[in-house]
Amino acid sequence: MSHFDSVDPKVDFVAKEEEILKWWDDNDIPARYRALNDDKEKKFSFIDGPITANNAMGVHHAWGRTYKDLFLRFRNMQGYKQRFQNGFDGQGLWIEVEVEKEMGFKSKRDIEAFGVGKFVEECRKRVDRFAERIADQSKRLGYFMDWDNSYHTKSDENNYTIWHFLKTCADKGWIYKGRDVMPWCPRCGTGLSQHEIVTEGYQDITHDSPYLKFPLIDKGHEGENLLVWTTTPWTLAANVAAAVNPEYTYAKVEDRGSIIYFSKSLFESLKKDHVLTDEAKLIDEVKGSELVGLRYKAPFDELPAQDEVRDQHRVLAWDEVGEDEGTGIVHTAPGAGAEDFKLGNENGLTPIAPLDQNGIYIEGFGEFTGKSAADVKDMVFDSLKEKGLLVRVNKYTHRYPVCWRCSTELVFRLVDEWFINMDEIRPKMEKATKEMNWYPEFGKARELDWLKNMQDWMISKKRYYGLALPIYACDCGHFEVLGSQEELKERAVEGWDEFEASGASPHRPWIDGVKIACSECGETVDRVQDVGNAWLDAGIVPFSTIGYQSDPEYWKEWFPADWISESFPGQFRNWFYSLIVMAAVLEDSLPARNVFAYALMRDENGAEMHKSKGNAIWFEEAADKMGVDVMRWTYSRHNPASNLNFGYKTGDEVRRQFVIPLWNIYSFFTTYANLDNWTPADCTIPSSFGFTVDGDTNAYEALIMSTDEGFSELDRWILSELNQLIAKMTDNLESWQLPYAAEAVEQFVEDLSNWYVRRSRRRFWKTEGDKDKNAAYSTLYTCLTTLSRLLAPFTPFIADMMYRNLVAERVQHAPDSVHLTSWPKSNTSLIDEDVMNQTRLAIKLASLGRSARAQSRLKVRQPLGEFVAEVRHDWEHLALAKIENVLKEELNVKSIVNASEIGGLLGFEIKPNLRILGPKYGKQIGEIRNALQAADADEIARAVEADETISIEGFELASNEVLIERVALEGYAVATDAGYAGAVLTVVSEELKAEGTAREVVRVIQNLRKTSGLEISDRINLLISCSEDVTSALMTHVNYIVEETLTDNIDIGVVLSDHGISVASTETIQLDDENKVIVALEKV
RNA sequence: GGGCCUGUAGCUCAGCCGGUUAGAGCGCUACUCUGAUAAAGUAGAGGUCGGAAGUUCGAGUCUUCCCAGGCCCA
Repeated sequence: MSHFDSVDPKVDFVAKEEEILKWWDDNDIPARYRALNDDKEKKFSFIDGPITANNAMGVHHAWGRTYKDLFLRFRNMQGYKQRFQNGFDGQGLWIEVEVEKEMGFKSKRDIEAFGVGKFVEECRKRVDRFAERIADQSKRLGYFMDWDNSYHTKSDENNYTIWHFLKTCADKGWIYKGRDVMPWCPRCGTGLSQHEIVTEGYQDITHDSPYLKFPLIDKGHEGENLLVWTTTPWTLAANVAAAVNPEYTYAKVEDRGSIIYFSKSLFESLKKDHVLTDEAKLIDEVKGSELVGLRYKAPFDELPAQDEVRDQHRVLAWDEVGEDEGTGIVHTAPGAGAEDFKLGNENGLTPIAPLDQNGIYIEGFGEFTGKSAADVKDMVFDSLKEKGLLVRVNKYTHRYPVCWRCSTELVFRLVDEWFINMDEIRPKMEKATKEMNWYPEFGKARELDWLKNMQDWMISKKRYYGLALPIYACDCGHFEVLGSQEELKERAVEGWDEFEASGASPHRPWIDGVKIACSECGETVDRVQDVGNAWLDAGIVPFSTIGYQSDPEYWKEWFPADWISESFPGQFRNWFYSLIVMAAVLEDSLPARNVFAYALMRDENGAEMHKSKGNAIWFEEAADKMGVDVMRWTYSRHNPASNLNFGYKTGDEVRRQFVIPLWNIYSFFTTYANLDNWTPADCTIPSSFGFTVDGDTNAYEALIMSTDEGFSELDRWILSELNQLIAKMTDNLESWQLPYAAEAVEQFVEDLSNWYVRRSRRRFWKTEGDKDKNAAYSTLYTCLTTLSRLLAPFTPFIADMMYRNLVAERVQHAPDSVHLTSWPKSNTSLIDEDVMNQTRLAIKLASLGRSARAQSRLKVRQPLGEFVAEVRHDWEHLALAKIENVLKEELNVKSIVNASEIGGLLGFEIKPNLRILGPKYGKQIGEIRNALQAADADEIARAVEADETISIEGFELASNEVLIERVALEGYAVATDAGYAGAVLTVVSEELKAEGTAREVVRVIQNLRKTSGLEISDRINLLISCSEDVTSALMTHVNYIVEETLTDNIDIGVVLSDHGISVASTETIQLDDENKVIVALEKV
């Protein structure tokens, strides 16, 4: 077949990726890839965690999707049947928020005015729009999924399967209506989950915080008061109790004519804050427990809303009361604070809920009724002042929760919500969690910790666009949960026809028209207005998307998932949690066998990425700038358990260190193969591919790399490394240890580039086409084609570029794309530990040798007499003999010496420790110095080592009074590393110098050829002008010069001007101070 | 207060089963090599491996405690 396409070393990777995308599309590669294992038995079940179809992708989405694509590709190449289903999450508050922004809505009232139906339609449209956008972007990433069959959490099947789940819970009696105090945004008119607040919902806010008195009313305490502090004055009207820490000591103090109690430890700070005057006088001390039970008059006892609780006002014991701030006595309003509510429950208090959903006081709160909680602060203070209860108002700055959408300060509201009781589910969930494999491993402990602490699951949300909770609560107190569309139809007494006409999608507002009859009292019942928690939508997908209800046989084949993957910080209490709940309830099973989780993306400097901060990177921008292979490799080589600092600089680094070197090898190979007309048909290494060229699929396994075929030790080495690489990558990918797999490839490419190719270059350059050359081509070809398959899951574009040029378009019957090939199998018989160790040693010693040369400033092209190597292990002494020739070439030396044969490379030099000896001996230092120099350094070193006293010329020196240095033997330059050492003899003989000169001249001529624009094969005539000494030196190496530079006629020692030639290409070399050489060349 | 994670070079991080004298990349400077050139190589370095104690022939690695930071829960 034909030549390889020539490979431009200066490739535009982004443009190439676009070409490949188009080619994949034109040739239906993704579909053919997905169909590859349709007839296979073994399955790999991946269940996608749905991506929220709410915005375009950022690079952090590309990170997670790279993992998904990578492992799916790996399993596909291994021959596992898969489903390739992507998922979109498209219900819930996130979507509503974006649509509200889009439409310029400020609150729920705007939505109601616009029309819930139209609003929900807008939400759906947004989801569809961004689902399409994300699909396109994912394709650009090289993500091969079945894009026409993505699932949507907003689908009817998804929603109705959740109904089935809820009904199952209800049948067990786990669903209940509860009251709770929850953070609430009065502007948006909705509750926020704890999670929504934790992520970005706190701001530093300064509040007017009053100190006030609660007058005690028990006999014997008349005229005494509790001193109370609050940061939320609007809650005082809902006060029911006060709390003290029973362990604390409380001070009874007289100040400004009244008696007050507060925590004694706060005495001074209250004075400092001017809550107390300087005249405040300590009268007595009491234990907190002695205050417990005392009754008091609440500040707004006159309000009708207080009727029910007026006789409940008393002091409670609560060990959560702190004494860092405030007064050590806590105002408790169970209807307006989460912790208060809990404490109230424990003590049988009646909560008073003062606010409606817009944060306005309801009836029964006198002058506050109809006012917003945010506006009553001054009315509260005035009223307190009037009653003589206000002591002081201070400014107080603290972190206070705000709405993450509109920054409105949150209030706490007592509301009805629907819950799933987790008591009976928890043990099943714990069991499932323990059975699952977590990567990283600590994920299991995290999840178990969350399960231990989790409370009942609040599944309702007072919004519009989401799962319509199938709960029908009758005024008679009975409620029912419906489990399917059929059940709804059966039970409907009103509105079914209209609902069906609307498409029977279980969404507000259409579903709300359907009413059923209460099975207890027969009354007509509405669906509760709430929609479902969004994690219900995502948690059900291992059931809804694989036909749990519609095709149970199919479902059984694919459940539980073999693998799921998502970013972990939030998912322990979100997706992972809801998956586990649902699998536990419906099947008492684990939802997935392997959970792969990864951390957070940061910007290049380690700062959190935020759209508002401007350091977030959109996927498209990054794809255009750095290319997706570079992006994918950056992700693949990273340890998923730690945060990834990502940016264009890291991208450049990855490109420079991995992608370009790989490309350069590929470019090098095609350049020379084409020059030599080498084609895959000439390859003497059988293909290891999963297709048959000549009917012999076992040929690769049976390969013996014989020297008769020209294979050298270098070839055997790199193929050994290659097969070990295959084994390592397979192991690591099968155990989800991605970075190890990636590191192994990087090391291999480095070895291939900087040792195999470099050491083999001459084999490719030489003109004759012998077995040695063919072995080199065959070996490098095998490395590159195997690499293309190993890299296919990681960098699908560059892998296919290489594969198509090297294989698909050159070899008959080869699959069209690397993505239609199988995963390489390691031929373990080619793995040769000895040759790998030996080569590793050679690489190490060569590096030491170059280092030694660098120290002595002797260029590699100057030949040197000998290289002395110091090694550590027995086998290395033997290996040294075998790598002798390699080292001679690498280091350009005439001989290799084992340091053990000359008694080691390093000697000791003993010096006086002047800092100690100076003050002690003064002028005698000179004598000591001389004595030390004359003495046996080895003997002193031994003595120092043993901490013995050194007796020398009448001086008794302690071991710390001398300094020992290791020095190179005379005439050598030494480099050491981890117990290995290499040294070059730095004495240059005339003969060696002549050879060095010849090589220097050749180098300059080669440069000149290049800069003169000559082809590699052009022949030249050469004139060299130099002194007599240099002339004779060059003459001894004239054959070498002529051969290396393809010279037909050479003239050395001429004076150029005498020739009078007009040679355009000349160059001057300054050999040393005296000698300079001028070379001139012309094309023949 | 409880749980989990992290702490190794100036920065970002490896160090997978406890095994020689702890590594890489980046950054800085200098040098070398070069018909792979958007290259490549080498050197200068730089470290009480957060601290202490313990187990062990041997600890960055295991155990305990402490310190600091992060996350989650309360």
